[in-house]
Amino acid sequence: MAPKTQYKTKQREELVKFLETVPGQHITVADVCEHFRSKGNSIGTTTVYRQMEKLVDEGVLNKYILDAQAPACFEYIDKDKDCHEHECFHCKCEKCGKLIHLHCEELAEFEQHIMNHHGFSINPLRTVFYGICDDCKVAE
Amino acid sequence: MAPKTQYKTKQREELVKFLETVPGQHITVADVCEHFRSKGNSIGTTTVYRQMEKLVDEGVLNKYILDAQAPACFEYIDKDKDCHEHECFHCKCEKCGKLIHLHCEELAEFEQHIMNHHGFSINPLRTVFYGICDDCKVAE
DNA sequence: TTGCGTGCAAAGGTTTTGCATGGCA
DNA sequence: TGCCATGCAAAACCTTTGCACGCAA
Repeated sequence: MAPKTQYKTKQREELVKFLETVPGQHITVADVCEHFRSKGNSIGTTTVYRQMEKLVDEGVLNKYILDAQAPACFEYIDKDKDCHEHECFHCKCEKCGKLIHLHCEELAEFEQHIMNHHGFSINPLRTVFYGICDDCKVAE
Repeated sequence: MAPKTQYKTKQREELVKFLETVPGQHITVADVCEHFRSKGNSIGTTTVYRQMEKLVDEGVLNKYILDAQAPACFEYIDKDKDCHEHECFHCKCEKCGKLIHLHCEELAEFEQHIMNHHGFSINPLRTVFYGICDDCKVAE
């Protein structure tokens, strides 16, 4: 059961502060732990898992599952820069890791269609379209 | 190292025969094992993992990795069906975890739009739409 | 006979959970 | 004071690997 209020703890503050310094980069839980350990300012692994999960729910982070047996990747989304308007979908290139932001009419229509015909309301914060970008396609 | 020749074993035959009876459905390794166990005709879990992986390489199965700690989903591709696009998209409910798979015209159009106007070819195997399903929405 | 396939047991690694302690409001 | 958060240890989980044996070609 999700708690009603979110406490502002030292660990959470430190974690968010660090994540803000690496927008658009892939970060694993192990990376985060290592970062704080090397600074002599350790945060428990469990805490990192739990806070990162919350941040995903809040739309602050995206979570990428790239492979079954590999650690999950998280990515900080800088909303002030990119997507402060309203709804913004993201495309993530599986090759080069580039993140593309989409703002367009058709996306809103698509979202409506899924809503009306399939009874499902998409969460743009969490949803990421994986695939291959033009640059990488050409490079092949 | 991949072997040069593919042997036709009893286990592989049984496995493929079963998969052919559930085209377009989501099947996990555990599902497969349970099926054969209930028939008193067990196949080793390791063998199922290894054969399924081969079938993915051969293009007989699709493999979907939906969540970090959840088992991978496999899906038999019915080549006899005339739909040229075998792969389907998925919606995953963030509340109840239900998985919906979508086969529909609008999705193909949407995919085309992303391709033509945004230069990005989506990989349906890895892409999951997160959101809230009707049942959970009503329950709120 | 050669080499691939099988399946048990064990390992591997990530993520989750139990529980007592500590901190925020 | 009442929750919520933390973090250690341990569990849970899916998946892979080692190895001896069996079976297809």
